[in-house]
Amino acid sequence: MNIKLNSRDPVYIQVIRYFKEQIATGILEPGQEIASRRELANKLKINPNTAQRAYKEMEEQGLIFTEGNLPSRITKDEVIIKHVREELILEAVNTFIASIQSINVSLEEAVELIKKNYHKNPNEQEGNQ
Amino acid sequence: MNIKLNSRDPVYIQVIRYFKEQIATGILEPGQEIASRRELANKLKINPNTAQRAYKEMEEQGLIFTEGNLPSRITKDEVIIKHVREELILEAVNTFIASIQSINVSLEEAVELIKKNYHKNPNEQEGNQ
DNA sequence: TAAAGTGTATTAAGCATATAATACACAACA
DNA sequence: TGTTGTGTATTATATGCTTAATACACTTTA
Repeated sequence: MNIKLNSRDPVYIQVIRYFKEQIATGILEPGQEIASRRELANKLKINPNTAQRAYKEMEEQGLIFTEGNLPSRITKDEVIIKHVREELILEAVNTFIASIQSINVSLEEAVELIKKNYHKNPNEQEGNQ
Repeated sequence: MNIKLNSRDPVYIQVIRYFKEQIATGILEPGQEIASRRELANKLKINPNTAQRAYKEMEEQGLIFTEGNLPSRITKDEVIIKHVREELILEAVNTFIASIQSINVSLEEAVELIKKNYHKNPNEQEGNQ
């Protein structure tokens, strides 16, 4: 469970994003059981209600499903899973392009920056006001 | 005044970011007068207190300064101005890299995506849940 | 001089988020 | 059979952000 919570964004949003990443990379497999609400809350030191809110929303989005009162599981719908990855990529690309265009960074400059920083250890990186 | 406010982030944060972009691109020049709190609030249809909060924070960060009760002005400190642009770029790059690495997108794939989407009309783009 | 426009400050209310503390029905299991 | 662990739900409280409504001191200007 390698998730860092920031204090900017709503916690339940960050939890959902974390699961989307795990699903997109295949770390969480179709049909796989996930932590219960209480278990997740314990691990992340968050409130069980917040965990419940995240799971409820993921259920509404079809990312997970629940049968009876068994622990929830990752969807088996491959279409949804594929869509999750594409959605995350598209969002990242669009956000990045909007950011650099707003300050007149050229395509060449942007590509150079990505190449230069891609292999850096994140701990060496600065930024994020 | 070309600023779109979303409902995700705090308004005063978005206002600060907007001014940083204007400063970074040189659209707002050193020493230039900016809209008064009330004027800005009117233009953006936000509360004067929110405008005041944004300006106060920008003043604390050295981005603007105020003499007497004249309209505030953009800082004349070129070091700060240069730093603003670098900060925005670094933040965009680091955020993007973190996002794509979290879903195992390769450097090559990432560069391709940037190249493919850079010249697209933003209105054609999708995403942003 | 009076009006209008500055920056600055205070108080109150509403909303979303997060936490806290419970509660209940159900199923597995020791 | 009772305990434990599921999902699910409700009520209350606190905090941050936003809006609203004022207020005051100071300049400029008509």
